Amino acid sequence: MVVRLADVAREAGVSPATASRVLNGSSRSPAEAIAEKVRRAAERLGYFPNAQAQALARSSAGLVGLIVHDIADPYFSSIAHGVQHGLHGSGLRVMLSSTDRDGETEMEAVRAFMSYRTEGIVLAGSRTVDGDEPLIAAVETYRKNGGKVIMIGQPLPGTLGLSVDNRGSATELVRQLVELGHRRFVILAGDMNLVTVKDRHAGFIEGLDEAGLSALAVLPGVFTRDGGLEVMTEYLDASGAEIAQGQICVLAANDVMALGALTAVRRAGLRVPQDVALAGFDDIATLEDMIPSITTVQLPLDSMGEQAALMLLGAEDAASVRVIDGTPVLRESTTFCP
Amino acid sequence: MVVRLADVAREAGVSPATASRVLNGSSRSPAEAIAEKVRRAAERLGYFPNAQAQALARSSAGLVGLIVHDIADPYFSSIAHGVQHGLHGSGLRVMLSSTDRDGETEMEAVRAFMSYRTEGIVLAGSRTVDGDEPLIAAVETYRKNGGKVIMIGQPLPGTLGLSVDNRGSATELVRQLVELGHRRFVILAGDMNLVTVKDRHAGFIEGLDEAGLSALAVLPGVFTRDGGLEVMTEYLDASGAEIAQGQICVLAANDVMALGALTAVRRAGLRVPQDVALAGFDDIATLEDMIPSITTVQLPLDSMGEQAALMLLGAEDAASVRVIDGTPVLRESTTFCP
DNA sequence: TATATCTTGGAAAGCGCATTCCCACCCACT
DNA sequence: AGTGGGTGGGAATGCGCTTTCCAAGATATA
Repeated sequence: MVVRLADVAREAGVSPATASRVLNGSSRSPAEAIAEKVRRAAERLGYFPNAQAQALARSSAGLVGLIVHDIADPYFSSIAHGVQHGLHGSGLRVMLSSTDRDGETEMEAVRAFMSYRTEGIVLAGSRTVDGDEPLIAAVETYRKNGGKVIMIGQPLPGTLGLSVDNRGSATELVRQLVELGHRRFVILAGDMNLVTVKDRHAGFIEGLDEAGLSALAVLPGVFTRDGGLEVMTEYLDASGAEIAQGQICVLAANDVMALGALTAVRRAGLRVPQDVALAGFDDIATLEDMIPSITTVQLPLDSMGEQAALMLLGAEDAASVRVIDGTPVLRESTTFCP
Repeated sequence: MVVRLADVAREAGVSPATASRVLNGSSRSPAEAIAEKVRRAAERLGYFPNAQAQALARSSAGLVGLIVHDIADPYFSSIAHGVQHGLHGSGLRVMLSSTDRDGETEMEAVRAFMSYRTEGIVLAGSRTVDGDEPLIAAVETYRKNGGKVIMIGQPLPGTLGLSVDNRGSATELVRQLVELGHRRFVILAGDMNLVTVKDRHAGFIEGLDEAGLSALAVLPGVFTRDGGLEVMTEYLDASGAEIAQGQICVLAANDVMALGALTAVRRAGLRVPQDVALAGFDDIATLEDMIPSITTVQLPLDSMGEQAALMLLGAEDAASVRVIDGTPVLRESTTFCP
């Protein structure tokens, strides 16, 4: 039922070897007359090479794995977009795994990618402070078997990847906010078990330290929009007094949490930035259309995805890590209102 | 270097056949004692099955293709999330292709998925009014070769999929807006070559017709946030007089265009909804945190992705099409201000 | 005890293709 | 005319696994 290379060869009156050489980029290319016959035959029969068979014969599958926490989260979908873009034209296809932040699902994805003999895998934002040894071990196995691993966020020592300077950028953001006049900070931390969160948190603290300040509160929670909404709502419920004393400035561990917090503040009948100033992290695309515009630390998400793809394509076998600096962007949401 | 099944078999002192039966779900399962030996050997050696070889031998690859226009667009990323979710636990892996709205890239993806012998492919929002014959032909070929095709949006006659009632929902939205008091409508149409856009547009027109109205303007453009921004900006520049006469109501073909338009309106120094009321379509997640809240037609995006996945998994060979109705949700952005 | 029926493990034949040899042939040069 | 190099096509092997098909042992039936 399905047309195979051998069928094409027979139809064209040549050997399978020749047909193969014509239809796929071989180093040897048959005479044009023959080639044309083969191409016509393939066309006539509607031949499609079997990628599995090719993969097996070439021992290379033409696949790249991409693991993200949640493809519906703009942070990850931007990165995914960049990866696709960077891979365009390379002939590589991406296998996607959106893990819903579940470690087991993540491991499963790594195992699957190992089985599918993907050329490499891009791992976005997966490092945890505690308990990612299994993941690291799996990744190590994968590398030993010849796969490349590109980590976005915090590369493992000795691997390729993009290292986001979460801590430094966070500190810089706080510096600028202090400069503006802010003194009363609340940290909306997210899941403190994520290295990204930990680093950003550490950066916030460092910035505060420099100014001789300390946070009014550090609120852990889920690293999502709903997490931000929930935690902020609880805080506002419990800390009316705090707010009454004057403007506070909320440092959210990422933009989606900041958006959740924004809504929490509004539901509480408070104003941004007059009562509660608000800063996020990542600069996801949707911030552009928010009123007030939201202060954040800008990360070149799309470009990061693309760079990761290029590192995968590139020949850099050495453990090369590129550092990505975030740029604080002060917008209306953190206007200082004494 | 890489451990093969044969290595495991040798290590365990059994034949490859037996090892295969133990390690992968075969209908025959060897005695427990033997099985245990094999499992231990596999563990010891760090064996990972070669999925390509399995695919070849079984002639089934365990893959599903997903084609979207732009994975960074919340509409598609929500659907992608739903698809992943629906596939979870099925053992199927998804190959993603984000085509950046390029027909050629889309075709390439279909061809690749054909080559990879994916069990099926989910195609989101790809139908065009004009010029998608090649795509349709490719999809047809794919189906003839035994693949399932699930289309989200407008299924082809005779295929599986989710049919979104764009037209009906659009009409209903206009009805409700007219009910509210709106009379002066502008349609922000997007790329009129997309069937989705055409249908929504037709629905808007029908709604207006019913009320004996016609649109002040129909503005085609690119079906993205930037497209919305650009087109709206141009319109506002050109039509100051129109606006001066009183509130207009902009019907955007989707939410991201509406968000772009929102920003255009603000940049022009006008207010939403007092000067320009605004309605979108899709109900993407980020609308939740907008002020003013944005009127839209709610579509269960995540669930749609999941349903598509389930249709793929399901045994429904018959051409079954499920109709998805959109629900107009009136919010602050369309408050009527006489 | 002899024969028929199950089990169970193994041998071997693919799955569809790439690729290494190998051979036949042609051209050029001496 | 003879040799060497070059070119172009085909036979055959192997990629790693699944799955018949077989045979031998175990169990059951008469």
